[in-house]
Amino acid sequence: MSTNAALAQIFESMADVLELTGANPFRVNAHRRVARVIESLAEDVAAIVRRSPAELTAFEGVGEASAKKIVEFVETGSVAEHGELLAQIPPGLPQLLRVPGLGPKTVRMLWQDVSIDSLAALTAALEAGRLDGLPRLGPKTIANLKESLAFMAQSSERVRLGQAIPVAEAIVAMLAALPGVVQAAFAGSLRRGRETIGDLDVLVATTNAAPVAKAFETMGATIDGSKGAQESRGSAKRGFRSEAHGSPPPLPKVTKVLASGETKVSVRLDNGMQADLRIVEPSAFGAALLYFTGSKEHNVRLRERAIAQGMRLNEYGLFPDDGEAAPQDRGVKPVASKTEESIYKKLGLPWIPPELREDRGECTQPIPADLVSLEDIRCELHAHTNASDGSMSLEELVRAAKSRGFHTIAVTDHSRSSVQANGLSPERLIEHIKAIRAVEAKVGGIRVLAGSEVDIHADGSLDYDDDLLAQLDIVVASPHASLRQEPSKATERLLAAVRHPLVNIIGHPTGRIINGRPGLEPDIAAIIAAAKESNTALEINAHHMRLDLRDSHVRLAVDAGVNIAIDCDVHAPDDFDQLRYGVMTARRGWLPRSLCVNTWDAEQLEGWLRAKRGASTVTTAKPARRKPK
DNA sequence: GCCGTTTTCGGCCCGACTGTTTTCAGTCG
Repeated sequence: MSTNAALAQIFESMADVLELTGANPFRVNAHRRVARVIESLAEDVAAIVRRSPAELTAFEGVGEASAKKIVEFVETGSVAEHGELLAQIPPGLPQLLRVPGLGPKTVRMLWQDVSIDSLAALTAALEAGRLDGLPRLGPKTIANLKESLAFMAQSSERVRLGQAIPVAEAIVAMLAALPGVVQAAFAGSLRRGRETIGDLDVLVATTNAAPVAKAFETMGATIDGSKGAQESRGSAKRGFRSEAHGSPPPLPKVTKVLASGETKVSVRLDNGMQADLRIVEPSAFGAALLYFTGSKEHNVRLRERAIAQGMRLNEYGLFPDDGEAAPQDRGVKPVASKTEESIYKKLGLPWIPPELREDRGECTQPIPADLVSLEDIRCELHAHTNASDGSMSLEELVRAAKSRGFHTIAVTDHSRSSVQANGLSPERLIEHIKAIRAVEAKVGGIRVLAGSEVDIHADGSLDYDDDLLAQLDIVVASPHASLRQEPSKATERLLAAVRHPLVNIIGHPTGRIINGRPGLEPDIAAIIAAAKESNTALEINAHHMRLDLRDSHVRLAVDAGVNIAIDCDVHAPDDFDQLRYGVMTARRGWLPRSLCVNTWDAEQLEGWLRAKRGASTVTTAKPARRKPK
């Protein structure tokens, strides 16, 4: 685990103990906030401490006391106060806070009054009926707790972005098709493009809430016939560049209604996710969308800003602050509420793209005016054919790329060491290059770059000789094996590849699989510095299982002015649709169009590729290229 | 514990829903 992750966990743990021992809730929150700050740091916190410990308190939410603990951790590997806190409670107690429906007050009561100090003890006590009759633990709460424990036992981790968005879109489409629905959208971390999602947040604007709530509770099963649900499914999945590939996911089924009020419904779905619906008046849609998109920290920033300007912000709008609560219930007219833009404007801010709303400076620093967007992407530089482990023939791949409107597609099949992926021997690669030239001429209207996704060996060497690499138009170098290397070795390995004169892009630099494997943990700052120096691009692999580079690393690379490639690592036709996840990750890293090589026109792209290889041994004559259309 | 365009002390975002209790505490987002 990285230093940042370990330290963030310690602050979270301290917050848990403080909460369970009844400390000042603001002190508890202060610890949680420091944990979040550390977790979202792009740079290794140890590096900051080594450079200048005083920098720590420059981060909002980190004060003198926390800075001291951070330094202590970097120097000694632990925080003494953490140990002292842990000694005050049974080790199993914090786990109880993770049980849905159990909060600090109840856990504390269970611990002190009936000696329940672990999940196992809670389970046993529930089964034995020992909790019956305790204050505020009526039969319904008892039943809910049993259900929560059962759910915890079989539920898994957070859901990946690419799994959640199609489901959310199906639900939104179903709701949007209901009569009287003015607007429907998903919000929350899904809209912010986080790599994993805790639950789905859906928002609907209507003046007739009851049927919407009902439809949500049943996922459209009660809609007249199945008209609404069926019709909506056709438009549920919006394919990239207006082409829907594959079939849209069916609507999930509801396994339990967790809460059902006039404006709020929560359900558990058969895919294990929880989905929350909020229903608002059309006039408050913007305020509600802003509120439910979050993040929580971003919202707090906005509210503080509102207060400083004599206003009050809630999910119903931005109101003049008259000192009384709930202005919306007293007929107070909002200053702004209908759109997000209007609210930001009244707060003196530009509209902030959802991906940036993480309290990482978006309210105080200038946002890139040319933040990269899906429409900006004009080429794909990492794609496989059935020559290695792709499903498409060379021609099918090129035609698929052309149909997406790309000016260039790079064919980058695996190199020889990726035996499991049918990597190409040098001889096969030479034949492949010829085939690529032939298909480019045959299909026409799109540039086809002859490339390779070359394995970076554990020692940093590449899988083909330089003479062969020099015959290619583009080289993507990626780590595939030895992904549990020591960080120092991983750093050396990647640095060697970054600095190699024939490498244009480092593919999925860490090799991580979200919810699968952690991948390499190199000194990312060193990689970024070398990439800048060598004019090598770092990839955001857009596949939702990878998203590698991750958002925080992208931000660091952007700050250093490093070029970024957003690529789908295409193996099958549908993989082009992964692009949106890569773009969301890029936006979370504040990537401007100018630093994204996929947004460049063909001339600029090829100029960059040539510049990188100009000093190399490239001597092979290449067939003349058409000008881009 | 953190923070300051009235503040180095005294605040710290705001509301919905549930279950229990009978006016509200606790949890959640």
